[in-house]
Amino acid sequence: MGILERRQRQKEEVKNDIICTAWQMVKKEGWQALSIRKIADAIEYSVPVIYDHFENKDAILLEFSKKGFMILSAKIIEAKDRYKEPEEQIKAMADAYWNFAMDNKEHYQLMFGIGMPCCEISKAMPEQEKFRSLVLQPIDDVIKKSGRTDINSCLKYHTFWSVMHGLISIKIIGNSAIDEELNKMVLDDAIAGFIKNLS
Amino acid sequence: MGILERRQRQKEEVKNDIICTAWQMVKKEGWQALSIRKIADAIEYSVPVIYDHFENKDAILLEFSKKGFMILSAKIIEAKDRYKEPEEQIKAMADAYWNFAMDNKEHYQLMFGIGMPCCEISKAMPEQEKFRSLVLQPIDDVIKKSGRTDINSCLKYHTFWSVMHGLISIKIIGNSAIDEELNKMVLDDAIAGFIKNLS
DNA sequence: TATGTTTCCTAACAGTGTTAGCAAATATAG
DNA sequence: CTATATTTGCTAACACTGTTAGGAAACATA
Repeated sequence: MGILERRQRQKEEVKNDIICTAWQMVKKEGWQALSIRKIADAIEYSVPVIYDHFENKDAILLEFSKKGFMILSAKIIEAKDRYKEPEEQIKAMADAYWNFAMDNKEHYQLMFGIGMPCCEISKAMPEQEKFRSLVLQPIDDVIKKSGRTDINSCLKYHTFWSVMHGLISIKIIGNSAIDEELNKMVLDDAIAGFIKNLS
Repeated sequence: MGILERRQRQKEEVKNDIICTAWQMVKKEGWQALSIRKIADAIEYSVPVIYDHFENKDAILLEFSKKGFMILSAKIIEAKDRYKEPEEQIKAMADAYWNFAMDNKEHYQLMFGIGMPCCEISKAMPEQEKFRSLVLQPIDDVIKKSGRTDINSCLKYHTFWSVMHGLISIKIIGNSAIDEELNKMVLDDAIAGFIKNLS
C-alpha cells in the first residue's frame, strides 16, 4: 500500500518548500535575516513543523553550505575538463572558482562564514591610505630594484593581502582541520613565491 | 569647577568598563555570545546605560574591529622597521600579520567578519578528499612536468586555495571599496605567478 | 529652598530559537 | 464499521535577543 510512500512524498515536499523559502530569504536579505518564524509564515505551517525536518536553524544554513560546495565542485570539474594542459586547467579552475563566488555570493558567504552584521571593512580600517602605503612601499622598492616596469605595485599589494587573509581565514574557520605546521609553511612558501615574482 | 570634569571622567570609566567587559565576553565565548543584557549585568548598570555610550551593539563590535586594525598597523610598522632590505621587510610584515592573526583570533574575526554559527567548513564540505584531489592533480602535473622534486604539491594546493579565498572574501566584505576591474586583474596576476612558481 | 539637568531604572515592544503538551486527522486491527 | 494506535500539526510557552519610551531619583545651579 502506497499510503506511507505518499506521506513520505508529501513530507519531502514540505521540506523542499522550507528550503526554497529559506533560500529566497537568504538571497533577498542575507543569512542574518533568516528566521524560523518567517519561514513558517511563508510556507503556511506552524513553527514546530520546521523542526520535524531540520534539527535547528543552523542545519538549514548548513544545507546551503553543502549545496554550495556541490555546485562549486561541479563548476571546477567542468572547467578542468575543458582543457588538457595542467597549466590551462589551473587557470580555468581559478576562473571557475572566481565566477562561482561572484555568481553565488550568498552560497559563498555561508560556505566560508563571511560577513558579520557590524563590520564593513572600510568603516573599521582607520587611515586607510596610511595602512596601504605602509605595505605598498617595500613592494614598490623590490620592483624598482629589479628595474622592471611591467609590474603594477598596486596589484601586488592586493595579492599580498589576499594571500595573507585567505590562508589565515581558512585556518581560523577550518578549526585545525588542516595540519598546524603546514599552514605556516604555506605562508612562507606563498610569500617567498610572491617576492620572487616581483623581480 | 571640576564637577563636570569628574562626571566626564566617571562616564568614561563606565564606557571603559563596558568595553572591557564586552571584550572579556568576546574572548571567552566568541562575538556571537555578546549580549547587551549580559554586559549590563556584569557592569552592574541597567541596560539603557549601554546606549548612552554606544549607539548600538554593532558599535561596540566596531570598536574592537578598529582596535584590531590599530594593533595590526603597529605590529606591521614594528616588523618593517627591523629590516632595511625591502625583501626582508615584506617577509617580516607577512610574519607579523600572521602572528597578529594567531595571537588575536577574536580581533581578526571581527575585523574581517569571519565565523558564522553554523558553518564549520569541514562539516559542510562533502567528500573532502575528492575535492582536494581534483585541484591537486593539475598542480601535481605541472610540478612533474617541470621535473622538480623540491616542490610540495600539497603545500601548493593550500596556497592556491588561500589566494582564491583571500581575494574573494576581501572583495565580498569590502563591498566594492576596491575597484571592480582590479580584483579580477589581481586574481589573474596571482594565478599566473602561482603557475610560474610551480616550475 | 526651588528650578532645571543629568543620570539611571523599570517596563515594555518586537523580535529571536526552541520545545512541551495537546487536539485532530489519519491509518491499522478487530 | 467501530475501536485503538499513530502520525501530524497546532497553541502556547520559555528563555532569550536588541532597542526605546517615560518616569523617578539624584544632583548642580540660581
